[in-house]
Amino acid sequence: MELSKNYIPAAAEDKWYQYWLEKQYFRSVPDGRPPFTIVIPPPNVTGVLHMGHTLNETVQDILTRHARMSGFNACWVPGSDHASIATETKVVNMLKEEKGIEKSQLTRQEFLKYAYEWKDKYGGIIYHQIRKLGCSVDWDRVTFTMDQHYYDAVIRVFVDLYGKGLIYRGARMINWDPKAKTALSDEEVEYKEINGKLYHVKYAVVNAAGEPTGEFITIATQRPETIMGDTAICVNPDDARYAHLKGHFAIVPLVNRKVPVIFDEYVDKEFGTGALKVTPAHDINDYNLGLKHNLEVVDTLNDDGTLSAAAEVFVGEDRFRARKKVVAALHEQGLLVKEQEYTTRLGYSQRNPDTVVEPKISTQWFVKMSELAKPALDAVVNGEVRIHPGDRFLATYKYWMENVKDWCISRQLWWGQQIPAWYDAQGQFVVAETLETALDKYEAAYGSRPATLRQDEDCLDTWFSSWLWPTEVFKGISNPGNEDINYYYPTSVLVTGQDIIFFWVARMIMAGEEYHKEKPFSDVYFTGMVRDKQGRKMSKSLGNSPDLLDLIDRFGADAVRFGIMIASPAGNDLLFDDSSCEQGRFFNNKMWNALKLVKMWTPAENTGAPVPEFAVEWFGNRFNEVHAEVEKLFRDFRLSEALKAIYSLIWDDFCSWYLEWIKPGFEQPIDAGVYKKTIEYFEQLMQLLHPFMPFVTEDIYHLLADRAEGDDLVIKQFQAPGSINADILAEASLAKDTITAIRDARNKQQLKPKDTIGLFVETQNKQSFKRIESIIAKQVNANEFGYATEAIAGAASIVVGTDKFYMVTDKEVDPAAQKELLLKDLTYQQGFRNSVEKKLSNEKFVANAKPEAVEAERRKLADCQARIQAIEESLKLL
RNA sequence: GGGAGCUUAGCUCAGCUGGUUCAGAGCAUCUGCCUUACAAGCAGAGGGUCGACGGUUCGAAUCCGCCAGCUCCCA
Repeated sequence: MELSKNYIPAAAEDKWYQYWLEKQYFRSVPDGRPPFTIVIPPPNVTGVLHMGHTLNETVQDILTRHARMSGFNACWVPGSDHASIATETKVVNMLKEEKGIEKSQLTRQEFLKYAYEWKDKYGGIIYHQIRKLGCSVDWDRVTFTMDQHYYDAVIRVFVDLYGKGLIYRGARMINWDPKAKTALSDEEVEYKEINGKLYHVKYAVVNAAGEPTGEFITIATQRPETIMGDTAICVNPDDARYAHLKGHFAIVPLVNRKVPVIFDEYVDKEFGTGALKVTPAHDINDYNLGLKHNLEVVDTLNDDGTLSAAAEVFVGEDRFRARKKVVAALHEQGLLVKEQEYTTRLGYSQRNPDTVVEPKISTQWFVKMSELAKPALDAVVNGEVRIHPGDRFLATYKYWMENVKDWCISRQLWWGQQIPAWYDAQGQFVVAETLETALDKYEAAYGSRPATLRQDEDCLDTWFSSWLWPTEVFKGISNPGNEDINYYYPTSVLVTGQDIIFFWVARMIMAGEEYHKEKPFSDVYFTGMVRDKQGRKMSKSLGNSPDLLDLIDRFGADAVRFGIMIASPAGNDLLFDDSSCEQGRFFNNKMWNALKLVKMWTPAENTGAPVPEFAVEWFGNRFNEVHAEVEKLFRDFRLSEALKAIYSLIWDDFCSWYLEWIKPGFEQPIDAGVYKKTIEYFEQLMQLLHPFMPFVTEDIYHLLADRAEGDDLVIKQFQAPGSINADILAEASLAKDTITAIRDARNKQQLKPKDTIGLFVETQNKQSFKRIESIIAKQVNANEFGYATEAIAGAASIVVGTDKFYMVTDKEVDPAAQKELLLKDLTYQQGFRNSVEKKLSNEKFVANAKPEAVEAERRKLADCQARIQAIEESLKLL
């Protein structure tokens, strides 16, 4: 069979993925083997996969394939997330731009129809990408967070937690997105530093009777447009400047409201003027002050961020326009003392990044977190759930868990699970899964059965559904105790970005502990953030994230996987550059060419040539050594290092050394035994690499030999790493060092590759060369390899270790080049000897260091002295 | 303001429990090769006082402290 010049990824990839699917290799059903389970962190259906997903999914596939090949029943569950607010925003925009439809024109049902169309389209794109990347997911288990069973599970959990008193409804200060017109949780607010202004405004002071004292009190505020909501002025009780104002009041400008001057240690005397205007409706700290001092709450903002009737002035104006107008009005009335540049942090909506979040008092649904947090904190602290890398994230996790605040889970959106609370006309409500049960509950609670009840209009936060992901993909909530959940739960590893440690990881652990009394996964592997070449975060707005399908077109899926894995140690950010994919493509070609070489050989029983037994024995040992190393790296989740080790094993050890050592002469047959072992090694290498680069390895595996039905790399089970003979490895190192040194000498003597040499070694240790002499001779193009007992006149001399080599050539030896080499080495060795001698002459070292360390130093010194002697002798000859 | 992490070759990064597998890999650079698997390749070479300063130790890129710069998280 004729093999193409280079490896062609596209054909192989489609072919093998289709083949794996037909054979149902990714299908998992419970059996007697131990399970290895990964649930995909569901990408949301708002768009396509970016490089961050690519990294995540590559890591998951590597772990899954490795487990599948190591005796586990590997199950990787794919899926996607409805992403309530993000998707709804996209759909609303799409409707407006493409169809000219406003959301307000649609009924809930009509809107959901469009949303599902959107979901099908983008969900489909994501699944296509996962497939192209080669992910070995069980396609029969695809789950969406709005599937019927999933929807039911979310509702069931809501009802259950409400019943346990862990969910409550109440008016609290929440984060409000005035663009999406919905509440957000604390985690959905992103803070940015901006340059703002601090406005100093003076309020007239009046006494209890309302008579002006003629005095003014000046406050500093960033938000003058909230002045109309002020219900107090607060100063520090220890502040001498204001002590005399006890029992006094201030007049709020523009609305002329009389508000008390209150005293609280919360106020920082040093900040601004030391006097604070208190607006309980629009600032969380002011809200708390208001609660403490029983202040009135005047909410001056509408849901869309315009001023409400309660503001009295500038009603209906947008909050930022209103700010300008308020400032102008204050200025006009002579109440604006000064404006000051000021840097501050403002909260923005994560999903509407241009929208400043408004702190607002609102009646919403909350999850009480402290009780849920406790077992979830313990699970990580006591090591039940292990976080990789190390425990870098442990402190962050602990801090959040120990200071966790109640979770606002209601959203004023339609795309999501509708809150199962049912209201009567008076606003009395019950929580129940269906209207029918709600009516029963209502009757039991209030004594009468109304004709109907109105369901809460709002839906639940996406994360309130995704926290059930590890269990509900196996129907652990909707059908508890089923065979799947019993077998697959808890899952093995969760691979995700560190940015959602609170959104998701922490809450999944809470849900797992609450509903299974058990962790949802044993290990969490945090990948870093993917950045571009300049170190910028990849984002849609910057447009600096490459298109995955385009990358796969250009380089092939294996090369993309290689490129993203080769430089991404766990938890560290990686700067992604196309060139690393290129390196992956070169690697494909390297293996492909090795295949071509091997396939062109003809095995024969008696070739007449010497059999390279040493090479065969060495590579077996070298393979075992790396195999064991790779297994250890897998256990430690150090995947990029494992890939590097395999890369080097294949490229350097196998291609550059081993294949050259056993390569028969041009058009000569190869020894049948060596050929057989070589095919075997090649197979083992492909197997070791397969989790990282599944397509090319499967392809080569099938081209190496005819395979029986079912003999496929994707399910080929790893053997335990074999034993290692250190002597063989050491001899091979000696061979490599010698070859490199002689080649260097050949270069320095300007010998052409075709020029042959005679090589003679003067050594105390003839025995160690016996098995490698033919390899050395072949690799340095020596037609003679012999042993010498003294210097050979006219030969170039090279010192390797403590042995002296004499290179005999037809060309005249250039003594200058040789001398330079030797002198350089001599200088280094002398420096080295000095440092070792210094160490050994230090009595404290000899007395305190471990005996092995001292012994090692002595050996170093002896080796070094022998080498110096050899070099000096060689120099003398010149 | 609090906390975490990072700083090693021109670039991107490895270096786990302190002692020649400790100064490494890939890319880039330089030299020589179109050697019948591979020029997308082969054979070699050069290049770093491991951010600064202290400390612990017989011994520090590695442990501790402090400082500087960068990044992230939290307020």
